[in-house]
Amino acid sequence: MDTRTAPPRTAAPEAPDPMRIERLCIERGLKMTGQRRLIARVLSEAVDHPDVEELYRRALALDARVSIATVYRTVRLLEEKGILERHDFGGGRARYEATDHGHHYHLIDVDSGKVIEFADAQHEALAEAIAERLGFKLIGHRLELFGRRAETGPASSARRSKVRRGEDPA
Amino acid sequence: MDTRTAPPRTAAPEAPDPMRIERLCIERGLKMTGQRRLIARVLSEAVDHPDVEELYRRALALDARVSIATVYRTVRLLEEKGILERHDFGGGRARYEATDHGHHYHLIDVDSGKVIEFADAQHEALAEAIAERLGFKLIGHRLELFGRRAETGPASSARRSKVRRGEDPA
DNA sequence: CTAGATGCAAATTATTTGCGTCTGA
DNA sequence: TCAGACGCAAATAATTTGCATCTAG
Repeated sequence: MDTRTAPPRTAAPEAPDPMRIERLCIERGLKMTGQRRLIARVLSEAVDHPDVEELYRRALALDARVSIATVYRTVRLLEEKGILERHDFGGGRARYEATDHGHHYHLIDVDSGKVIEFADAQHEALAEAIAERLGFKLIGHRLELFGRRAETGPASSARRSKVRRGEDPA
Repeated sequence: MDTRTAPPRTAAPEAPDPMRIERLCIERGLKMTGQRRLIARVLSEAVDHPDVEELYRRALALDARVSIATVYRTVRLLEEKGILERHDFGGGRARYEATDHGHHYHLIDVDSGKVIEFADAQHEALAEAIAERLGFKLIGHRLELFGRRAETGPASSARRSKVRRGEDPA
């Protein structure tokens, strides 16, 4: 419902230096305007997979001098530059994540809508092998698992709708 | 690629009985109107992954008494009923495929935009194992490979844009 | 006969863009 | 200085929906 702030809880997969993305932008020779710096910061601080609307909200909270059009433009630019990766976890809106923390995959908890990241060398190799078997050179690939917590109690079908709409309550 | 049925012909991945989908609809107790029958037939005959607009075009060619709104509604209904699977191969539009020919994955040729289907038991098992390792019961998963024909000549960047737009020249 | 299906056009949603103004390098 | 970035509002594009009218069962 409201994923604005990151909970001060444990698990945080990562939450490094708030200037990572800005640095990457500069490396690629991008003109750093106030709003780009702002959006870069929001992205650097994100530990989830926010959509544009959410990025806009977070940016606004820090500095009101941004428009959602700029967020769209920036996110698109950064994707072209390879700094961001766009995902479609269902729900119509594109969701973004910085590419600077390694290749990994996603497991979506169909009950809570949470997105869990994981890496798997074996899969990496298998994808490569399959592509070769089919006569192709692998350029990219994506793997998404949809699962339900094992052992745990009954599934809340109420939350199912959140997943449909693509929220990421993480 | 497809070992299920024994079609008399060679190449075509499959192009079975033009009433498969209609039969499935009836099985699930759907009211069979003229347009549903029509759309079901188009779907039964499709050997690719058409988007709504394309389905609409094919249906129109057979019988002009359909509206695109109905195609949208039908495709959505059949997806809910598990008869169709919706894919997002990039390009903004959703693309559909009947689910009645087994679980398989897709390799998208980034140059031609062609979608190649393949199955892989090893990967199937791996996905299962990964989910378990993370403490989940696997509900579903998807794997998409993006590749470029090996050995073959230089890539046509002109066709690249087709892929971006999600076409399936297959 | 009637619940549900359809067509049409208007409404939504997500995203892009034209254009005059502002600003970082 | 000035190419490129921004804000705003209007434009697209894909998909959904309200409503009056048909139609399968």
